[in-house]
Amino acid sequence: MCSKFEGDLADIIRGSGGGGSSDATKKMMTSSEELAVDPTWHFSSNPTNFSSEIIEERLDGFGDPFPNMQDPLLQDLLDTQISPPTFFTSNNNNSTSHISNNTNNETNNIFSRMGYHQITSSVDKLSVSPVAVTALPRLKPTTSILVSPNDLIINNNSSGTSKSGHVMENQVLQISSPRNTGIKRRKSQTKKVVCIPAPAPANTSRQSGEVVPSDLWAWRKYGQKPIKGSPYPRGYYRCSSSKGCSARKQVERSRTDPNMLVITYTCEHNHPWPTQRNALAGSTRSSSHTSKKNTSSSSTLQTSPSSSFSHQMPNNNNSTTSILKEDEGQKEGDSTSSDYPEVKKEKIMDKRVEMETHVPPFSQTYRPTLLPDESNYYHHSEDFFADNLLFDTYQENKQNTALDPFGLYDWPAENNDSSNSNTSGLLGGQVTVRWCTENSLKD
DNA sequence: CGTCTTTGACCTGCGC
DNA sequence: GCGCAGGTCAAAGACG
Repeated sequence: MCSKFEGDLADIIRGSGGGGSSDATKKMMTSSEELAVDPTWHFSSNPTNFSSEIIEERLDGFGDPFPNMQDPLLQDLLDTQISPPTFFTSNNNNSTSHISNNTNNETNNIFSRMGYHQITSSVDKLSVSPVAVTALPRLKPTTSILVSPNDLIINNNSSGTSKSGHVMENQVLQISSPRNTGIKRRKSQTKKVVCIPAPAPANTSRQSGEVVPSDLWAWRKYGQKPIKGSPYPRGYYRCSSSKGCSARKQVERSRTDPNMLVITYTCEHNHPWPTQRNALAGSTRSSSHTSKKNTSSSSTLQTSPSSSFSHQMPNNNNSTTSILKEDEGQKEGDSTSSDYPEVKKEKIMDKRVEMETHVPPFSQTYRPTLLPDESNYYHHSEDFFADNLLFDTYQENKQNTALDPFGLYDWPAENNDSSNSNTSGLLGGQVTVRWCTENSLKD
């Protein structure tokens, strides 16, 4: 099973980083300062073009676990003349196609919108920037593969080993180390790479803070490192929902598009949904903490992922549906959620309450910015194509059909209910969600 | 008290 | 084997 997933975008990134100019390296520190995020950060209205070239490698029976599932959001996109992304579909035989020529595919699948990539490091550093990936000799089609979120997260149907199999996959792939018990890095590390709109870099004096979009898990930051070739540091988070959980994620900004955040997930959660308490742990604090720290020299606007969750929750009823769907769809990497239906319910209720009562402090400022400039959007798309960036892009939510860009990527939702598309209305505004491979962010 | 972020130091993978 | 770069640890400080 894991053989299918093999590919190493992380290494690509790493390699591409090496290709960074000295300028980039020089900028590292100064740019980190510039990275400080304005509290009124907003999603970029400039979509990234996702290229299907890398990820869209066809794999039989792979990538579209629910081919018949209608993706309401995509349907909306279709309705509004927006080509759905085929980036994550398994129906596209044209590996180089972009959204513009993918409308013929049955891609109305929720997963087609998700930038899940399970990466198993198997390729060494590729000194290639995403720009050149198409011509990358070493980048075999099989090394960068789109992984269906379903395969990745909900892989519990195909065989009796599915459930454990997934966990086992990670276990096998992990290289234990005396120091880092069980969680090891680089090669042989299964990863899921998600690219999402990121808070726009602010030109403040803050150093390296990132407003990390949250998912429903509680993450705790345990490290941050400047990455060579990238002006932006990489933040390291681990799941704080459960002490034994080895789930981790790395968050960093795209080198090419600061408006994009690359989130790399490694390992899977080995526990049910985090409790409300855990999920929100430090969340309120993060906000205040952040604002406070902004005054200090070393401050960064570091909103905890978990805290962001509540911030992202749309203040409408649809959001509830959205989350519920996410929850339903979220099979959780270890499938434990299915083992804890009661817990799950509680979480759902908690989230409902949370969403219905929580007014995002920055939603007001943030919503307007969610409205993508159409012309700008396409312009950027062209730019990306021109730059050979290998990403398909799509504009999501022409009519309040934004999905929860942060929750979905972590647990593929079986969002086949068209009524849910509005959930996505997330913030009631238009959201451009961009999923891309990790290497897109490393130029 | 528990949890968080920050950050320098340390460890380790990997290329040369 | 060496050195670089990435990943993690853990202490310190802060917050609720």
